[in-house]
Amino acid sequence: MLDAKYFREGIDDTAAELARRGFTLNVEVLKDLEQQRKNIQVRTESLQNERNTRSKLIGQAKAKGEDIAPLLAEVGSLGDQLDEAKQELQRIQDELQDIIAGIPNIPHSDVPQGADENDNVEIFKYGEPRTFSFEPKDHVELGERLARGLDFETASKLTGARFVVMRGQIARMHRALTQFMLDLHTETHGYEEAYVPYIVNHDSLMGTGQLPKFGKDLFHVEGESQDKVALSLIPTAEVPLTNFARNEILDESELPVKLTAHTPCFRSEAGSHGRDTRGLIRQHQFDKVELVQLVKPEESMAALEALTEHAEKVLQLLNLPYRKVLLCTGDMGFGAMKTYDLEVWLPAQKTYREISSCSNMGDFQARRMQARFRRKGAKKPELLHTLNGSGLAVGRTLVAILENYQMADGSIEVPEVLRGYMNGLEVIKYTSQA
RNA sequence: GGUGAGGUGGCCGAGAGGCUGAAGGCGCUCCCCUGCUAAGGGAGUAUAGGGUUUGUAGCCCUAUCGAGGGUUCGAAUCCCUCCCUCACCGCCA
Repeated sequence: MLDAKYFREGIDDTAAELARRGFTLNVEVLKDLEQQRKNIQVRTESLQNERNTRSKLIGQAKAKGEDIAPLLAEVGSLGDQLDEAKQELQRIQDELQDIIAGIPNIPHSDVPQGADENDNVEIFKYGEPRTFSFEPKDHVELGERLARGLDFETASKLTGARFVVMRGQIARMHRALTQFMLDLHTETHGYEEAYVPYIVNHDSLMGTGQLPKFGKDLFHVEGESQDKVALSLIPTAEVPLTNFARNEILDESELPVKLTAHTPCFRSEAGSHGRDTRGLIRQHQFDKVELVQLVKPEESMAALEALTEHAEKVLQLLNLPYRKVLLCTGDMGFGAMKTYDLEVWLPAQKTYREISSCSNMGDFQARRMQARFRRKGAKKPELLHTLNGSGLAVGRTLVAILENYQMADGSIEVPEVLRGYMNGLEVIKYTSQA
């Protein structure tokens, strides 16, 4: 959500900046609504003022034992007028709110102009894609052959498409990856580990921006009884972690807050039916280790660089070739002002695929959440800046390891940094039987 | 799931239809006083929105006592629904 005042006063500038990311702001409608809002709000508040004043007089008169009947008569139609004005104000504010809640963040000036992923800018490539002396297999084939380490058929029997069952050493490697990532971020990058709910309420989703616009991407669960507000499965740990700060005023000395959590993520993947149907790349349920930072505004751009490097470190330690990409205006998420994607090399596809997305959301989420801090000695609280990034998507990391560390016979070498988490295992040996 | 008690400012805690944005205390900030690791006196101390304004100053207005509705000229106080907390019982990991 954008700052209402700035937004009003600089609406034409704002429209121009939003146009950079391909969003058209209906300036005329907004200006008109805004004018109406102003008029009616002033009228409503002055009516309220009058009512309050008169009610007070009635109270005083009554206390003195005077006759209040004439005063009551004077108040007469005030109530009706007030009700009417209030309803009108509510209607306009709702209408404005609907529009404003649907406006994306303004891209940072660093962000290149562009329409879609083709206009993203590669920052650098890290590592050399390995050359194979045999035709590399993709992770599905590798996983299925490894004693049904990846079992999509069983998952589809249990649940449906886009789920997976992992077994044996593959399942263990998946677990090892999360342990490795969490240890790295807590022990060397200074994040506090958190365990969080996997189901969140409406307000939390509003706060981070999944609602109201992107409810169709979520799985919703029934509330415990009749018309309780619906709850939703988290699409990312960003939602619970960032919402720690919702409706809070933190002390400057508590900043920066750096949080990490390992959670499953649930996405309905509405609108992507044909895409990546094979394998682990696009699942309804996947695990992720998330990084979240809450920082002072002047520190957020530097924090984005640091956070992204924290995610990169995982890839580097796993010796996986990747490239770092600066997203263009057209490819960024709704609430982001600047985003880096990390894309890992997948030999079977001979391409780089997204494995992490790190964003500085500026004060966009903080404003929705009223997540603030107070500087030492300052009176007014200020909005925080929020950042988040994947460090990393665990399932996709597993894919990358299977494909990059595969051997000619279908065995998988275990990356060195993971061996300590796998009882020293060096190779997951190919075996045909379960 | 059952029964009971509650949700008030940074914290504790009054208030039970009118002058209460909210007594009192604690904490915090500033000032004064004080020659002994302390005490005393005074002032201040919520957030959001809007208006005014060159102004993130000031002034004015509105809203907020868990949330949302309702009754009333007027609601922290009365009524309804919901959420949450605590206690005991039942159940369960």
